[in-house]
Amino acid sequence: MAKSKVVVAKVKRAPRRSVLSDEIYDMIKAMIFEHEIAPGARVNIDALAVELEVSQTPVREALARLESDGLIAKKPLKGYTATNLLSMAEFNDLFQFRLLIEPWAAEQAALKIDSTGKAALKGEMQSAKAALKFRVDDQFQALTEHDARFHTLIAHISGSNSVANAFERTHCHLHLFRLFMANKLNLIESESRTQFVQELFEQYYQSGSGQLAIKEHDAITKVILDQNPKAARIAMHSHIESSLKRFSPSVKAVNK
Amino acid sequence: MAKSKVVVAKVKRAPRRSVLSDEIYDMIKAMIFEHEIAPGARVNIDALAVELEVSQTPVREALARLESDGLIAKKPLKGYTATNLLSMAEFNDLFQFRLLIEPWAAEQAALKIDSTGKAALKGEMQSAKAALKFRVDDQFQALTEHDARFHTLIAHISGSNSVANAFERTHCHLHLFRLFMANKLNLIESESRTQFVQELFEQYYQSGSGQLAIKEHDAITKVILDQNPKAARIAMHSHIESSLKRFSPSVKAVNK
DNA sequence: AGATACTATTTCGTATAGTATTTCGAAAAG
DNA sequence: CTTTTCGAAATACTATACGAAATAGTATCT
Repeated sequence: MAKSKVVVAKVKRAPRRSVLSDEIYDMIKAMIFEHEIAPGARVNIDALAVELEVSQTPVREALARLESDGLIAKKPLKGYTATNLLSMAEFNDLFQFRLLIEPWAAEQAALKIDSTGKAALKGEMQSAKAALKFRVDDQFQALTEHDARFHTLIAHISGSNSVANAFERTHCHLHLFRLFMANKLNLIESESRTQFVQELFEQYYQSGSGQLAIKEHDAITKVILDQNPKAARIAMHSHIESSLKRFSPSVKAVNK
Repeated sequence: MAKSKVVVAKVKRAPRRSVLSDEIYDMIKAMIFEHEIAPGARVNIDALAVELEVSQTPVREALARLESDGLIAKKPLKGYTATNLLSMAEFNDLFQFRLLIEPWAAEQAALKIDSTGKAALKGEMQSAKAALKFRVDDQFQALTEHDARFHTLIAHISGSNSVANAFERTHCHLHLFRLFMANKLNLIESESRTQFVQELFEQYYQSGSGQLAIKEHDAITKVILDQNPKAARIAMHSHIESSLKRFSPSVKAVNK
């Protein structure tokens, strides 16, 4: 009798595919991504451990890494808090940095790309077009994720680990998505601002910013596949600048 | 009476400057820096906790952060290992990255520096000259630390957090120092290579590479203080290239 | 000899207890 | 009525012991 119980317990126990603390890391990051942990909110280790149904140990490790990523801030003896949304200055700074490294990465990618890289790039652009078929909300998330993968991919194709790491650690897409979510949440909460925020909302989607971004990705992809470094650099530069312009209103709205 | 007691208690109460896990983080980093944890060596949490006379909890947090920093690698269910010394390719890649961001940082620093920044820069150059008075071994460490502070300082004066963070996370000075230490340890261990390594050793010190580096820092400092952006960019660029040349033989020796 | 089973080691996670520090509200003082 | 002081609860941090799971090495059996 006791034996069968043990067996049940063993079957029930999921065959771990990876280390728990890594999964927890991803989960917490996702929670930040989706505002389940709001910007600036305090993060109670105890509560989080209970919620995720694990002990504190993996949560602590995950939070330590997230702090290193700049996604969570730690104040000694006071606890962890999710970082705030990007201020206008931080936003500009972030894009300035991207302008510094990404055009270079695109240039290098055009120089060094091989057949594997070409296939990956084509594949990513395929998936982007699928994303455009989604409804508004999901579309934004899908496009954001495509965007993240696209830029990361180019950084890797550039062959420079330093650049790829530096780019990934900006977590720029996470920050941008949070800004969008903040806008959306404002829309729900305060009726007074409905008009304005709705405007932003419409502006972004109905004006086809998504399509535009993908068009720019297409252009970048084309010149990289053609192995035209100079054109790749220029295309990436203008894409980031246009992306900056697309997001600026959202940032302003949130920081108003 | 009660009052005086309270006062005493308050005075006695040491407002802990940090938490244990932060100190442990620094300690482990220092151990990597000084080859107390050799490149590629396995890191046993248990043993480390015993050695540092703390429990596993803070050690785990520290290692999680160090992994995020790229100073320690983690293999699920196999444990942590210190990262290897830079390969030639990684070394070149690292300096390529520095060439990408640091000249820009110097340019911005020249544009934006204020009186506080000027004072800090002057102060740092003062301390550099003091470092030259040390004996060979200590001198290298002192110079490395000065170099780290100098470049970090300029990154911060540039006003760009993204760039400053990206630079700091390369941990380039730690990597360079480890390369040097590896050479030195080789020198002690294998007599067969003494000739060659000794040569490198002499070359670096007796040829006054330290003085040269500081001269270049001086040049950079001068043009930044003069608020001459273009000159700052150029000076930083050539400094990094000359630094690359200075270190190249060491990297080759280690990777031979 | 080669496959299998056992054992030892190590990593990873849990549970829990205890200390240190902050927070917050109420009582006391001004 | 405002400010200060005090104390209790909440929370962060550390220590410790144990157990489950995977890896690696060794022995056993066919």
